[in-house]
Amino acid sequence: MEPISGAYDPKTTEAELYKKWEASGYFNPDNLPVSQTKNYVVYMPLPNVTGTLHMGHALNNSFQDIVIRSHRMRGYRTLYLPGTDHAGIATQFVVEKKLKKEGINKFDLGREKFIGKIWEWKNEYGNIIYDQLRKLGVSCDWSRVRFTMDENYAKDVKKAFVHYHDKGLLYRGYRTVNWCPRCGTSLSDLELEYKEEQSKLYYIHYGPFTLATTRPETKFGDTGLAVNPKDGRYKDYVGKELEIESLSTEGSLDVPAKKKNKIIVVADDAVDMEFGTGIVKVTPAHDLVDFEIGTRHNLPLVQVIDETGRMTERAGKYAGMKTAEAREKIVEDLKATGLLEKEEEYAHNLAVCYRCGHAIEPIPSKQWFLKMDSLAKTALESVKSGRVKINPENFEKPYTAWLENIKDWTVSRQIWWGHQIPVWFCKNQKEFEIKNQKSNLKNEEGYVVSMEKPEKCPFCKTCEMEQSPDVLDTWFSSALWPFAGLSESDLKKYYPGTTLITARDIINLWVARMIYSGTEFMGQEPFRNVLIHGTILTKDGKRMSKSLGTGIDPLKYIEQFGADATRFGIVWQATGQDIRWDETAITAGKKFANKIWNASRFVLTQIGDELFPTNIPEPKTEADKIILEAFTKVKESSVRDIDAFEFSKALHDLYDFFWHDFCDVYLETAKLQAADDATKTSTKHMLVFILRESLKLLHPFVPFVTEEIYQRFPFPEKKVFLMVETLV
RNA sequence: GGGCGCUUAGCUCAGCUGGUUAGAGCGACUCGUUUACACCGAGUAGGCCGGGGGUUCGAAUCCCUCAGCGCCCACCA
Repeated sequence: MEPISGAYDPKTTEAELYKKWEASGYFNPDNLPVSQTKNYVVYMPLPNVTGTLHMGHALNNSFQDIVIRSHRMRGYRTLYLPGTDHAGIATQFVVEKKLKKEGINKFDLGREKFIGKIWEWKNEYGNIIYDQLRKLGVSCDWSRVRFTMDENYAKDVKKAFVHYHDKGLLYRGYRTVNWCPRCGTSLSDLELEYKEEQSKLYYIHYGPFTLATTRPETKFGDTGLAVNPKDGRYKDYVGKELEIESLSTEGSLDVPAKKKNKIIVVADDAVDMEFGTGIVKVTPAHDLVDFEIGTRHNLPLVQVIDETGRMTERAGKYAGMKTAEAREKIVEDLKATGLLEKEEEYAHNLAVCYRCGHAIEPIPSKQWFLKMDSLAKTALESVKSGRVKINPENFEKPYTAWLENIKDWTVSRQIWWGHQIPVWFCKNQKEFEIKNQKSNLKNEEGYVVSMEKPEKCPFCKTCEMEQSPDVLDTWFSSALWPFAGLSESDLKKYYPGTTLITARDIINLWVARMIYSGTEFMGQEPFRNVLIHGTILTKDGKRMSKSLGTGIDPLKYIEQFGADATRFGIVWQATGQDIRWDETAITAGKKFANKIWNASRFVLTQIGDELFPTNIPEPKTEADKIILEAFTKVKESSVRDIDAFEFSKALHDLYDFFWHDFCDVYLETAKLQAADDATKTSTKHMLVFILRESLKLLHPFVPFVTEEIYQRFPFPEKKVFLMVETLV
């Protein structure tokens, strides 16, 4: 090792080393010279191809690489499975936005060409992501990299759909669903976000009652009134059909008018007696709760808002208005006709699309739903039984809470980018006319659920059947990630996995769904441990996100300080709580890499070409004894901490040992001991031993600098890479 | 409305199955260029551990309460 330069320069080492590692084939567990019995498998939480990786991904992948590298060095057959997610709505949205800037509208392009554009995007960003991961130094098996829309993966997705359908868990229904008018698609409950909104609570005269609503524009879709069954105030009205005076949809917009309607009063537990006047209008078509009330009491479904968020013909003279506009006009007219009693300021949470932020409009729509009862039970049992451990345990709560109150999952989406559902329609069968909200359509619509397009249409016997244009919720396919697209032999060898490391925001969206999917299709849970780590926030405690402009590309740090320093800085801070990002930790990492480099230069210069056995040296002096004891202690604790997912603690202890015990104290003493013939050889032996073993312990955290030094290390029986050395 | 978490040095955080002078990184200050490293070494300063109450021989650590901050879930229209 040339003693010339003082400072360690990651630029001259990292890229080269990564190439060598990759070329060695050791990222692929099939090539590891290890026992065939002990597996350690990590399925990478697949980054979305919506853009590039940020610090959160860097944290996530640093953690995963630590457990992988640590176990690889402990003789496990380690697989770190990489990939990316097509991320349906999210990716479609960003590409739409990009095209819009170029003046292109997706409808002008048409479905096929638009999807082509998304593929171009995917290829570009997918590659950037893989490059970022390589630069970070993560040791995943690139020979097995998958994308959720790969051919084999897509096949497994279809298979799952057909399986659920054949099992009776997947059904088509006409129901009120969450709808994003901007994206033009249905959304699941988990794809909503809530934004606090200052709005008004309107008290409207409704026959003999006054009731409170925030959405007067939906009133033309009201098909009932509901009260709590225990509410004595309205007892006598329950079950009665009343004639009430309300706003007319007829005539001119300039002349507000009233007309008489008939409406039924029902009693339902969902009604809160304390809120407003304790009586509520039921609009089954435009409110999810109302839909349920409507279903329970057989109330008709009247749609007054369409897929674009505008009032339908049923709203008469208000038709064509956007809901916000209609609300304003209707409130005005209610006032004019004396139907509005009062309005109050009211803060409430507005549901918005988690991708584009547009307000959600519940509307009735024909969709595919997955029955969740039995699957949720499966996922609950996996955790309750301890077969899957969630760490920290606190996160079991949101997991079980969600599963215990689950509703059926709307899995179909009306976008273009995604897995088109394997449903085939007869072209000649007239679509069944929906008369009400009843969801048991049977198969009067003329469709077939099957992997392949049926050769002959079973309905008309003549047509070329047409595939449904709907695609699947992107989470339907990512739920299959631990096994979809893997070869038979890989499934045998690498399923189930060991540890899943992820952030808390997708515990239900993804983790729960992987657990029941794995159990459903593979017969056992996809992993034993789930580690939920903190989120990286900005220095002032805000969420790091690209859309807020607060995100940071880890490459910025890697280029400036090196991957080791970046990983160090992240892990150093990632103690379990959310992290208010502090760049100085990376400075510390850079200094530490340099410290390791220089201490190694010193040791290697000391020993020259001399070879020392790899065994534990006999301590000859007090200093020898102290350093050996300290080493043994940190070796045990750091491995234990890694297994307990206490990466930051392990790193702090290793840092402390290496810098202070080894460098500050022992190295200085060793200089004296090496000058004394009586202890010269034993001291060098000790130096080499402690250094080499420390490099092994440090390698999972700072893989590059440790490997670079190891490559220059003279000792017998050396392996080709530190990466596959044995951490005994 | 429910759940979870946080409040410790100037900054970012450890410590919290209770026990000698409360730690780290970064920053500040003082010395130091003896042949690994100035991306260094030896030191120093800086904290009534958010407020109040309680349990205990003893609490940053356990309990209660108040205040502030953050996140998640939820069918108060």
